[in-house]
Amino acid sequence: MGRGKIEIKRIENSSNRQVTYSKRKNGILKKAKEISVLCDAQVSLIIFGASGKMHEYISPSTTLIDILDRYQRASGKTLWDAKHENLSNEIDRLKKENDSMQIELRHLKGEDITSLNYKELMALEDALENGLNGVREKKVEVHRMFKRNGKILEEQNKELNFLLQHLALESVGNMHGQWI
Amino acid sequence: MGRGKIEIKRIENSSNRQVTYSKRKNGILKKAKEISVLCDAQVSLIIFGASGKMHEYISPSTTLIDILDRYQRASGKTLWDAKHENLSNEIDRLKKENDSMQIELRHLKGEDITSLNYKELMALEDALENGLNGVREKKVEVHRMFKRNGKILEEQNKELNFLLQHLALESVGNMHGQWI
DNA sequence: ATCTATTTATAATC
DNA sequence: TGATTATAAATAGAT
Repeated sequence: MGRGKIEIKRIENSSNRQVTYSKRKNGILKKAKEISVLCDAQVSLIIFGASGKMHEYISPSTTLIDILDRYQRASGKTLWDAKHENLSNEIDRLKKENDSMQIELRHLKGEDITSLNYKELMALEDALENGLNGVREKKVEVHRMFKRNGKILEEQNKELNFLLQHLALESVGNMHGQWI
Repeated sequence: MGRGKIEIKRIENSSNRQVTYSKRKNGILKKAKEISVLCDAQVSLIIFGASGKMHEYISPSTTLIDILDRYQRASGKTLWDAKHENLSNEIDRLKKENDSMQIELRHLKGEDITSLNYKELMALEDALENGLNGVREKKVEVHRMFKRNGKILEEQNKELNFLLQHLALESVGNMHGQWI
């Protein structure tokens, strides 16, 4: 229904695709409203375009939750439980990740290493030596920077003292002139 | 779009309404498929007619659950109840725990320590030294045990060799008696 | 965005 | 119901 007929397959030209999306999105939203009003059907329409922006229509006579409840009853699929399962899986995954990091941390702290074999101990020793070297280098660097900053402050201090002395002398000179 | 124009308001004649519903339901389902394919949009369309029968279309590239997840994020509305919130909280907690362990691990490996101050570096150094000491002690212990086990095996070996020699001699003695 | 030639959807009819 | 057809509506491509 346009100047030319188009095949129903992904529109490769992205700006055409975007334009068509916008037009058809409006079209289908309108259709959803119409069937809902004309035939008092309960409709839930949710669309995500490629840009990620969402558009929706839910019949005014109902709510999305209501529709989803009916959906579950009608289809036998369970939405909440499935969601539950996803979250539980995520939790399991995170817990496993947590545990293995926990163990690695303990090993690096020299704890729970009874079960390690010689080779593993060597690897651990290497890792610790590497870490220690890194930290010591950084420490030296920070210390050096600290000392340098100290020197600068010392010099500034000297300078300020010098200035202060001068001002004090000037002040005293003035006081003599003015008050004595 | 038909022989006559109709107003968009409830069709009072129930059989007309039913016919129109059937036609338009097919129409909108087709439209949903088309926009999904043409513009790679993610669409969820659920329709309940007055008869209570359900019809649905979900883009093949996704699932209803996925769409509803995105719906919640996009709309800020929450569809799942407190249970899921608890699970989400648990996930957040675990993620935070994960992150801080991640950081600690990196620090112990001498990574990302630029932001640490001198005192923190000292503490880190201590921890690493402790760990290293523990690991080295264990290493020595394992080595010692290994050597001791080696010695035991060596002794067992000697004993076995001795026994074997004896048996061989006996055997030779028998052979003489029996065959020569 | 707006316009319009076409295609598509569908209301009325059979 | 299902098929037909005249017409309204949607929209592809152009501006």
